[in-house]
Amino acid sequence: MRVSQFFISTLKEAPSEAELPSHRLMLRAGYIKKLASGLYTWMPLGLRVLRKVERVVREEMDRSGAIELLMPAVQPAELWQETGRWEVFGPQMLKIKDRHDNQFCFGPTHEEVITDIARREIRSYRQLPVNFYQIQTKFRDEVRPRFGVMRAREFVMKDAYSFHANFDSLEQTYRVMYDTYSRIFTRLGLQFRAVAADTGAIGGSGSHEFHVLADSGEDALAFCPDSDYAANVELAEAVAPASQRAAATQEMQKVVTPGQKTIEEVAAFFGVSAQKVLKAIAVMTHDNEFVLLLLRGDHQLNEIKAGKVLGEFRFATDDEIRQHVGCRAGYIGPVNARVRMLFDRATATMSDFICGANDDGFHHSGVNFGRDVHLDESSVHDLRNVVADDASPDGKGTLEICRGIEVGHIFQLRTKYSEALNATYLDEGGKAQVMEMGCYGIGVSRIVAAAIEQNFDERGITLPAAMAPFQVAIAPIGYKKSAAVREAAEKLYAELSAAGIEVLLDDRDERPGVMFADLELIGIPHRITIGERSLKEGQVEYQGRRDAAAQPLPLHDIAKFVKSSL
RNA sequence: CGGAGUGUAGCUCAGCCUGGUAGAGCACUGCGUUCGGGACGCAGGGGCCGGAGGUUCGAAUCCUCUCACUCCGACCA
Repeated sequence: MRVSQFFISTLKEAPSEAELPSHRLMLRAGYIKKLASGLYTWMPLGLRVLRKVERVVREEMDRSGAIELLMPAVQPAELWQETGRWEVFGPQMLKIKDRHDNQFCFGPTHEEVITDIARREIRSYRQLPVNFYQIQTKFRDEVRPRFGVMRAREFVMKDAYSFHANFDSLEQTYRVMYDTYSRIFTRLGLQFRAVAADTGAIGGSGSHEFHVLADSGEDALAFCPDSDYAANVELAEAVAPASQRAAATQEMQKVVTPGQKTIEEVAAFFGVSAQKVLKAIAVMTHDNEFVLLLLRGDHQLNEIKAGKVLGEFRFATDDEIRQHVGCRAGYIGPVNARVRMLFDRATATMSDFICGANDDGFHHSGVNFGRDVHLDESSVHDLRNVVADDASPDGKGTLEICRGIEVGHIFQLRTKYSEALNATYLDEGGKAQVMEMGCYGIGVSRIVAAAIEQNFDERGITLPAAMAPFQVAIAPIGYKKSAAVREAAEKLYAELSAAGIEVLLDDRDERPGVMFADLELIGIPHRITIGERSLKEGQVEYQGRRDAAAQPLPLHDIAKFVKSSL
């Protein structure tokens, strides 16, 4: 491709809305242009990268035995009403009406449609198992689209759905998909980690997420370096402390603590660490019951874990807090609180601790379970996020925490959708059985952003070869002025192109600084610079995108050199 | 949906406080000089100052209402 016949639109300064390196660079490099919130055009350069990702995904899915099809983006409401998800999915689903006033949605996912296919097409156990997949545009009306295509409303997803005669078969395909995903992310040259995950709204049992590791990732991951344990922090179990509770050594005292509301303030006021302070979080359940959640001061509430104990809940308002415990947030505590209380496991070993006194401007110190606060075994639960150095749930060492961007998610759906939609097959005995299902998603467009998040430097994008928009760039200096340069560049361009290499010839006749800056920004892995000076000595320059400097190479060797380094 | 903030040229921003009718840098067009790391000079093109209403002789600027976007908290690939 010649730059003069392509379309490159780079920016020196990134639009101000972009915060993340990947978002800034994708805008600066002209990979994407924003149309509206969460809606992006993939410009020619970015589209090439997106297609590269799609190709790897498609090849590996095909290799795994999955079969590609393509379902409509627009889906009728009736199907969603059958599974009950028309209401459940909520405002995240973009609902639309056609000219006959019939309800449709722009598909946020395709379990309903594929299960409808399965129930119509699959009749016999002989047709199972089968794994269908598609690469397609989804729309989810995110509350807060962010970070460019990382969390866009419209995005490209690879979604696969497998159908099985029994659970063993599902587990087998699940493992195949696990391996397939690992191969996809390896081929794309990404650092990633598979972690056990919560199944969330899609439902089902077993589930793993695949995360590209990046400090800017929105998910925290817990993993054990000494074993293969890895889980999303949402799910990772905080095991009960091994140590016993120490005996009380202090009397409980009510202390005036004016203005000390946060854990940090209270700990500093008493001159102790946050570990000696009990944190109380007031919530309301779906049945309007006021509940206190008690955690050690240095720990964070895990809302998913709390939800598993309480069901749906929300944080209590200031009025509700005052009504139930008679004080304002910041001074809540368990002493004499006549409300339901749930204690995190880690609190059970606390002694001589500090907590709110349910009286504005007062805390208790020297508080102890048993004597001052009743602690019932049944009210102790795992309620917190694990932190670094917590014991690994598998008992093999301690956890570390890293951050990741979720780019893939695999689920064992079991019969949630097949049952709702009555997707059955006839078994060997001629009896109708409900199909087992699995589903497997990859955020294709998100991968591009995630990959850049992992591969950039101060000059721009440094994507791995598997994803780069072009493999090689030729930068002729004085393209118009020097016939020798032009001829050498054209010859090399023809030769590399003929070898099937994706070459970008910068024939704009720009100054070298402009060419170098653009080619580096857009992330071409290999650059060959041809200038009159070195050409006289039969030499050109080669520089890998991650190399610190260029190296001279003989012109007659360069094509061979490039081919071998690809 | 709460909280914070921003809307002025394609991009980054100044001007607003203290009203007088629109600016800079980058980008773009033409000409010339340059030519190995985002050149320079000259000449240009481009703006219902997010929208509506109000105050005023006069509004980018003050007031009200709206819309959009961004950032921080609960969802997800």
